[in-house]
Amino acid sequence: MSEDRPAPGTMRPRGRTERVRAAVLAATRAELEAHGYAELSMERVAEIAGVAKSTVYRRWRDPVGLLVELIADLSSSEVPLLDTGSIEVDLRGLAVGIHRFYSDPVWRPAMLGLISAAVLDPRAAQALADFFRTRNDLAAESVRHAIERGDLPPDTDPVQVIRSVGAPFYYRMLVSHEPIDETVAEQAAAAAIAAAKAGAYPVRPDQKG
Amino acid sequence: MSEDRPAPGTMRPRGRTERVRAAVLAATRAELEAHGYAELSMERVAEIAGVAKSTVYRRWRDPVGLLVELIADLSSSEVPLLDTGSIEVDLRGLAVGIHRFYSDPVWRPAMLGLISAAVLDPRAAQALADFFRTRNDLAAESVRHAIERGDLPPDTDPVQVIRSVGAPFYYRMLVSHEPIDETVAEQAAAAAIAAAKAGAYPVRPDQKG
DNA sequence: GTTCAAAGGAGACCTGAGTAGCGTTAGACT
DNA sequence: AGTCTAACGCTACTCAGGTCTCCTTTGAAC
Repeated sequence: MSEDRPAPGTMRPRGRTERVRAAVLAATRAELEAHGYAELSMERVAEIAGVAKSTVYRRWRDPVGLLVELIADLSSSEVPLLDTGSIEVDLRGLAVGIHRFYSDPVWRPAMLGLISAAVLDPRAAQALADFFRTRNDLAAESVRHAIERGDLPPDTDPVQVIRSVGAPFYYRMLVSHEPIDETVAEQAAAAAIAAAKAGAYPVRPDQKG
Repeated sequence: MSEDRPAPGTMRPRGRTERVRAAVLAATRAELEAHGYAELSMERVAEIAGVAKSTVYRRWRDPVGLLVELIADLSSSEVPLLDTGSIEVDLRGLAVGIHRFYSDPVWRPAMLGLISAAVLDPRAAQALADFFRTRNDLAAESVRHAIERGDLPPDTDPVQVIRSVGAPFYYRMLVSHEPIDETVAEQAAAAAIAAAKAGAYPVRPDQKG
């Protein structure tokens, strides 16, 4: 029950430990790219990384642990954020960026695998919650500017607008299993803007103040 | 490789076979309600249903097979569809219905489990695709009527409007893991209507004619 | 009511992901 | 340079999920 962390100041984040980490995460990416999340086995990752499987189990516990660290590493970078002065351009760019992200042979299985696992695994759910809170807050910046410019109603919830750009992609990928193309991205951005301009994303009372 | 189906006209969908089916599906529902999808084991379902585990494995293969049949049975009923003459009322009702559906202690784990599994399992993906194609087409009827009444632009894609009502729920449940309440339902409906009225859901060129 | 095989029951068996225990290596600190 | 121990490597072992086999029951057809 107690903290099983070693005595403070005695961790070893460098040298071999770091090399192992890098090798394992690289192997994870390689496996995701080659065979997808379905065949992401701890044993195989260990083999490709050239480390003992007990090491992989100790540090990452299961494939979800690998995905969590992979996504945490991602955090920023990837899916670039725009802030051009035109909310239309910014959101369309965001939508296209999401589409590109999910066309990537590593990130697609990584993220979908994490989402799938998160239905049952609280660690995965937490990793996703953290990731999207951070991401969406960053992306919301251009919406805030649009509000300041008067391009969107003053009471608009910026994060809500961002969410509504992403939602259609996940609906199609995860739920209805319908194909995605650039047109979906265009419509996602267009719908978000139209709804936002109509004042459909007001800041909720409990979020105010 | 050949069809392993028995000689046609010699199946036995009644009597014991049907009793076993009913018992297993009932046990599945009971287990989902009691322990969620995480602990939906074939062995336990067999035990509760009072049948041999080999039987459950033979007919349903794995927990996904159980969910697929459960959802296929659902098909209609549940989540009632409105067609009141007011698109606002209809879509708000739909959103509230979705919220209710995912508050149900059986349907929530069943559907989320199926969605989770569908990331890797083609059977689950197919079951979801079928389910939502059917459902969304039925739900789109009230949108078609709204278009006929002139309440929405004539070029609106009805199914697209329906999708956009559901999408926010799945985004929050699966992706960002943010809570859902009645306000989310209200906003989902309001945003869909606003975007639709603004003409943001046009029928796509490749769908026409 | 007899025949026949589809479907179910029972239990032994298999299998590989995950664990446990212990020896070895090599950063961190002095 | 020497000490200490976190972290890694190795391998035997466990065990629950899933399979296989053979026997029994029972619905369907005549």
